[in-house]
Amino acid sequence: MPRASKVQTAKNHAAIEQVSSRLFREQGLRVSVKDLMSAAGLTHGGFYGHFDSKEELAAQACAAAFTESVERWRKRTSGAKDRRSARAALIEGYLTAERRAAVGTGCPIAGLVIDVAREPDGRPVRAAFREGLEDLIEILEGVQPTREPHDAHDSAVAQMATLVGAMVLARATRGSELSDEFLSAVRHRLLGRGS
Amino acid sequence: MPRASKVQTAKNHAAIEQVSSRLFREQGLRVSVKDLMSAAGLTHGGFYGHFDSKEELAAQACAAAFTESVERWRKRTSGAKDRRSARAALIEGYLTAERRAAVGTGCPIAGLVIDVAREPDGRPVRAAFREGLEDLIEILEGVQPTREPHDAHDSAVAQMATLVGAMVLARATRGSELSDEFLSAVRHRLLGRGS
DNA sequence: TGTACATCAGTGAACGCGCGTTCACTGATGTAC
DNA sequence: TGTACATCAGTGAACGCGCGTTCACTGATGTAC
Repeated sequence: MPRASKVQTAKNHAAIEQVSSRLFREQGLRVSVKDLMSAAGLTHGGFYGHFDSKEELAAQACAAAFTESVERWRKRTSGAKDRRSARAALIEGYLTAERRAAVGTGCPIAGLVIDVAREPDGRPVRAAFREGLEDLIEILEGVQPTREPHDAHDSAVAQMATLVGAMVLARATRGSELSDEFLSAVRHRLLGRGS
Repeated sequence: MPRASKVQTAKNHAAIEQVSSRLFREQGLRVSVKDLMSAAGLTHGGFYGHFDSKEELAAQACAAAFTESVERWRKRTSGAKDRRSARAALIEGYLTAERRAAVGTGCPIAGLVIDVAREPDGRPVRAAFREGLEDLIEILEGVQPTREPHDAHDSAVAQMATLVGAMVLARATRGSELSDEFLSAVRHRLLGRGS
């Protein structure tokens, strides 16, 4: 069925980006163009009508995943009555067995961090990742107990490392006792005291 | 030059395992058999004389990488005069720019955690990873300030998450200011207070 | 110690397969009248 | 509003290439005498 309508074409474009954002997180940046297009209900040949290259799509899908995450984080903090409970809401929302299982719709940092680390300098997906990461750190910074701003930034950076580390380790050890411990031990450490 | 001597064969076997341990950490488990064998100075066809499959090699190379790490961690703590300074030596030794750059000879957790997370259940590399990780956590547990044993274990698990998270994030953002912040902020958080 | 020969570590071509990307083609969409 | 036709989104075969694995072959190593 050749020549889709403009509306259908726009839907297809959005579908490619959406499934890519999911499949890249699940399987890494090496998912094949054929798999991405199949998941979007299309054949692989049409891909280059929508994107210049797989690399370009990777950057856009990564950015889209972060946009989702930023919205989810903002939603979680918006209902909280103060910074402390907003911070607790973020941490408790992040470190759950459900999020551990939801790789494709979960945190793009935990899904892609090593893939991005392995990408050569200058690849567009690296910039998209860093910008998204900075946005999430900024949200975390905004819910730190008030101290010096520099201190709040450092706390947010360290907490981000802890959250992401716990999630990737919980996933790598999935099925074992240790996996649950990464979630619970970190939750207790981060929430038990001030930092 | 066919039919290598027994001594040479043993050297070749060790070389394949050693370069694999490095290249898997650098490039992930998808490095090709040809690249591994080339790096060991051999041609790809001989691979199956040494290992049943690439998967089997992955498990053995992963285990070897953890053995290296365990030795390095033990060496770092052996010179310390008490638990507090042993713990500081581990953390300061881990969170450096040199270790961030040394992916192939660095921490196998930071190198492989997402690759392992993506492997299907039951793959031998998953067990090798979990066992190595447990060994490192045990070392970290042994240098916690004395409290209840359960508390020391939880602290070690949480610190492992923080260290690994900081390293993978520092690598993913390499070249930016944020990358250095992951190392320094986490170092300060972990060493500034008791936990 | 010297000779004859079986063993087998390593080679490189080949297997079927999948990769990212290109391109001639199709035919419904969108437009000009 | 109806007709004629140019446009172009999507298809699927094809490009050169690399993958994990197999296998017939080679010839130095190791062994039996």
